[in-house]
Amino acid sequence: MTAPADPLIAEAAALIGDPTRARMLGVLMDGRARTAKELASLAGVSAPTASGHVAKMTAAGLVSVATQGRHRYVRLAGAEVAELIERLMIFASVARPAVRPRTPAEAAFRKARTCYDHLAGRLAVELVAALVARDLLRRGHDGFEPTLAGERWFRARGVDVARARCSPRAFARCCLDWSERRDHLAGALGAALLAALIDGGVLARRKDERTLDVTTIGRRFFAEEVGLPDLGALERPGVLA
Amino acid sequence: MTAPADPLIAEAAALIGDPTRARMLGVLMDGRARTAKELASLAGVSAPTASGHVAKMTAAGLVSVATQGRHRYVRLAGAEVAELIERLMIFASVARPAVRPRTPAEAAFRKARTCYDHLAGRLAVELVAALVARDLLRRGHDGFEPTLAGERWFRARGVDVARARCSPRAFARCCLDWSERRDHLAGALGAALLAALIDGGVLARRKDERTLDVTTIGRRFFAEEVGLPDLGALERPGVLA
DNA sequence: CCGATCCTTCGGCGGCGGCCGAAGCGTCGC
DNA sequence: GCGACGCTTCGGCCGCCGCCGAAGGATCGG
Repeated sequence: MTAPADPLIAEAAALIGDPTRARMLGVLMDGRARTAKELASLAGVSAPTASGHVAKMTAAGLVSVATQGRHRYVRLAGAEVAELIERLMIFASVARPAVRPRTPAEAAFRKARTCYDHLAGRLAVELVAALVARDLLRRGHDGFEPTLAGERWFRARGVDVARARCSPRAFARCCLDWSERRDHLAGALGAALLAALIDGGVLARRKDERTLDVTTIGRRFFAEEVGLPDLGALERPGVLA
Repeated sequence: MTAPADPLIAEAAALIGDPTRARMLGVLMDGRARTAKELASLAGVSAPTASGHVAKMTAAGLVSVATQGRHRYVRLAGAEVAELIERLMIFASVARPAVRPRTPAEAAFRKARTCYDHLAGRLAVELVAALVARDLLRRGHDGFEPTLAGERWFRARGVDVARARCSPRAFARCCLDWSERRDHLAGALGAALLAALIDGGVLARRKDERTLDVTTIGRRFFAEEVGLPDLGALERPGVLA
């Protein structure tokens, strides 16, 4: 037998393979829910067209829809979808090494962005490395596991570790970073951490984008509480000390 | 800006999204090189059709082609492709939980198979777990790292650890297993281990399939040298002790 | 050399699917 | 209630792409 799921993977891939749907999924990769109309305009198609796409993607389990009044909010169906799309980006960057010059927007995107509901980019990778170096986080059975000191560190920053731990989804998975090719923190703990960082004014979302900005508060935070003093260096290629 | 690579991921996904190409890629997931004609017959299409598909996938970097005399051997372009397809299988199994009864063929496939050039399936994740439990393998910076005793263990089984380490590709990555949702050993070390196990008669490939069979030699090997006595249990769902 | 084998290119056919405008349905605000 | 708004369904158009058979290199065996 060949792989048992061949037709299924073809179906999913074909859905992602349409440029318009790919654009929609790219928009949804920030983890936010969008109304069908927003998606239509962000993807550059008419409302009926977008509606059809959403219906197909819903049926296939790529996105989920929540009806609220006369609005229908669309979001990625789950972490598996986000990881799948991240994989596609990784493949694309390997298959077609970027020739074009790196724009400032792309540099910022590589530095810090959301990956579904957690932090990604060089900042995310360096953050994990720093936590591991301080023995606040360890690589465990599957994914990560905070140490006792680490649990305190997370709690002090407003992350409800206990709540994350009993979440139905994986607690602290590792997720391969598209731009860095190194693991960052995903799972319930990763999501809670990103929420806390945004809530604490450390990171700021942009409208309609996945890119995240480090605030003034954030620069102090990463310098003093994580040990990453020179965030500017994160935008430049190369290995950080 | 939306994700910078949206059109690129759409292109790759669209290629995988064709059922015939998906079937071809599924065949190639065993890591073996196939002639165009073999691919055509395994995918159930005529030679010209297969040729066109191969040309497109080559241009996109999904497969690579090596000309040898009048044969053209097609293989997956690299580990990124295999990991991408594995992700698609993971998504598919989450989105459409298998309703159909589990066939013997599928049970064997879940138990042991190739994932591109390394071992996957329940046997693979249990093998990694056993090596970690014996402190022969540890989770490291990115992926795995054998301990000193582990290096000896690998070498004694015919794995050239030093050679794998200076291979251009990643040394010992972790790769998320489709059926088990746990990591198994990939990268140059994983590839070398699979090669050594097949060479040593522990595992046997099937013709035209990814499924691997554990030989009589293999049952002794896993019982005595790994500490997995009851391989039959691997075919049954549930957690092994 | 000459047939056999492998593979490709070409031309033409057919169908799937994305796209839009118009029209229909449900929900909210006044 | 009655518009306004968000969304969906419907119908029709159009282009893309997968498919095959036939024909044209390319390479091997004798």
